[in-house]
Amino acid sequence: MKDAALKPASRPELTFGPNPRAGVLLPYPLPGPYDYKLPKDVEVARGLLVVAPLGPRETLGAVWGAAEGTVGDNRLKHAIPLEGHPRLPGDLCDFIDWVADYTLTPPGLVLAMALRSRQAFEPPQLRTAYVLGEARPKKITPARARVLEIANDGLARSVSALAEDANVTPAVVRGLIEVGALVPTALPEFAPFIAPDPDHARTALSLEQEAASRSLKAAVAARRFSVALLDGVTGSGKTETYFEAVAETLKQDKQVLILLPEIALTVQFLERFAQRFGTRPAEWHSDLSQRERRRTYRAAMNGEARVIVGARSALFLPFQELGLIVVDEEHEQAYKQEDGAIYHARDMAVVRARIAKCPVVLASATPSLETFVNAGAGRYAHLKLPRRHGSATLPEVRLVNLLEDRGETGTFLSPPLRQALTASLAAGEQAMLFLNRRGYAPLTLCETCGHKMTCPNCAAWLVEHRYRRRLVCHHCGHGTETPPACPQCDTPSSFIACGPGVERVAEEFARVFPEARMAIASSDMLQGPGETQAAIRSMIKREIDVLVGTQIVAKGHHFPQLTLVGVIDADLGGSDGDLRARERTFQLLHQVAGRAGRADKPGLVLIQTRNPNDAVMQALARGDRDAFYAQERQYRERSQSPPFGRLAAIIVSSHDGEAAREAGRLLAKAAPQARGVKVWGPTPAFYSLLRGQTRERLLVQAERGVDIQAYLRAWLRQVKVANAVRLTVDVDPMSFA
DNA sequence: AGCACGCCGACT
DNA sequence: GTCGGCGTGCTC
Repeated sequence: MKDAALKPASRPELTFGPNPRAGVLLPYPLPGPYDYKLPKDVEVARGLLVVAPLGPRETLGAVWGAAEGTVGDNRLKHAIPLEGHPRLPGDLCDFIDWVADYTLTPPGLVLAMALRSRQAFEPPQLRTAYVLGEARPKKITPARARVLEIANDGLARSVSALAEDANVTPAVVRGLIEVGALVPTALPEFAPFIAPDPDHARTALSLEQEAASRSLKAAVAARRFSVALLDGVTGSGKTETYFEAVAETLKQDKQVLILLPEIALTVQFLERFAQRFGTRPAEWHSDLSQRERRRTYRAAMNGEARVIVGARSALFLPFQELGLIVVDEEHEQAYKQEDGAIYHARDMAVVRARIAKCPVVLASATPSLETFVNAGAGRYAHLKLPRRHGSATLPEVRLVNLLEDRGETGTFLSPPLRQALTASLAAGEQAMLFLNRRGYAPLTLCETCGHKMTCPNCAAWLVEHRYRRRLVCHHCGHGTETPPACPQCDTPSSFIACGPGVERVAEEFARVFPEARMAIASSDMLQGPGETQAAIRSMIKREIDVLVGTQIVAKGHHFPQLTLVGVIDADLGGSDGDLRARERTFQLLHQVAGRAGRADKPGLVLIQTRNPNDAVMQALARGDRDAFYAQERQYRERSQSPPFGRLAAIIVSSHDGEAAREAGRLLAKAAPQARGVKVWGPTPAFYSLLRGQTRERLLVQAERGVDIQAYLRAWLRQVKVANAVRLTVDVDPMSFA
């Protein structure tokens, strides 16, 4: 991301006076705010929430700036301020503008992300609860006595709660209400969030953790924008360290936002947080019910939620007084996605912090190259936790050269890996086999005619899932039963499976080690987070000896008895010209390797590869992380790749293939000449056919100082593509393809 | 995003 | 002769 200074606010001052009017931003992909009249007696200010008529309907919007004045006065409609809600905070409004500008997204769509809980703006539903009244019933039955005794503590309870607590039917409670022994009182809609206690259970920190946490606390106390990279090896206690910064922020009476890359990680995290701070934080992610969203949204807005843990969209919550942002696992690619706008949550977190004038902490064991370079250049503080906590040491990593050391065809456990597994099982220890590919085999082809089974909607192979007896497309979800005969040459039962998936590795393992207890962990074998947790628990309880899994087992789990990790195919990420393939491979394998030998037992990691001399493999084998970064940095610098150059992709997609290609050609022809800017393409996108959409892609490569957004805007302004064609701009794409 | 307006095929 | 397909365009 370009580290550009904030643009000065170009919006004119709001007008006040006898006939107030204002530009109101509406949560739709409109080109900008629309002008509305406002009632005379309200204080018109940026962020003021209003209900505005738009065509035939009413919509929630926010005052954004002064009226533009281009639409005739007589055509302006009236917007009505929304009662009972504070304005959207100014820093959130500025953030919305910034994101819209940076990602070339209509500002209204970004506002829509910030108004994601529409229910949050409906009037609060007060619950009726009951407390003891003055009157006493004439007749006291045992049931009535129990209810009155429960109510005697003065706490307000609902009818059902009283009935349940006193173990009586609601009718008894109703009777008491009727005679006035219980009187109604209004209860807030939600139980309030309990404020986390910064001193609840302070943990003992190592010297390094202590030093890093001191630095983070100082950053919080400074109440200014700053960025720190908290760079700690797996198991070094990054979380405990940044928890100290969270505690300091609580003492400063400011709110904290902690971003996690995926929802699956929140359950464990909430528990950990509760242990340290005595209560769970507020949550925000897509799996919440509408009611929970409403609760968290309102609590962010009124300041009741002091700490919110959430997915990337939590960046758009209306924090009243943000004092710290933590981006955990900052290198995770899951932070870059489309929802509303295509944005990278880590980069936008830095922007959010800069606008809110607060510090941001980026935590990772394998930082993204961008962050690493920023830290190296002194733009970010670089806080290092180089050692594992306690006595645990880093595992030994050995490479297995598959070109020399491989078993018979169609097997995927090399002789050295089999030996290591035998030894591990004999010693009564646990092992993990890792392969980042779901299913049985990634390719199914006909032995007779060579026909490959591909997805009808996507340009991708169908992956065999033998357990489910289906051929599945991993891109669009299309699935069919494996046909009895080849669809091309009609030969029956002529299919052969090519390459391994976790199911196939598990099958081979079970064949070789029939006595071992084994489980498979991949997202399609485990139904939801519950089963995943169960698999992990049975691993911890040593009910299984070997876990065969995809990357869902790679993340953040402590397996104290795990001493051997086998990586089945380290070359999967491939060095296929993709900008971040090496980085991704390194990060993933580093993370997987980190699973081994966490307690006092030394770990061993065997990495099977066909490229043992590759820099990524060498860096892993030597445990020399910085060698990898140095090499990767050089490579990026030479190729003018991020962060030493800027990239943007334009994706042209359409159900009409020819229309997409035509639009691509049209765009390429219209690309303006500019110094320091190169335009490549159009080429078919990596998955050129996705969900029935033909996708063409153009890539803009610019020197670091170029305002790539301005370039894109100038370019796209003059191109009119066919209506059936959708243009998507991806600023800072994660890959070339 | 909604929703209306508008211009070409199968029905009472 | 109408009902309705969803392509195109507007909403302050």
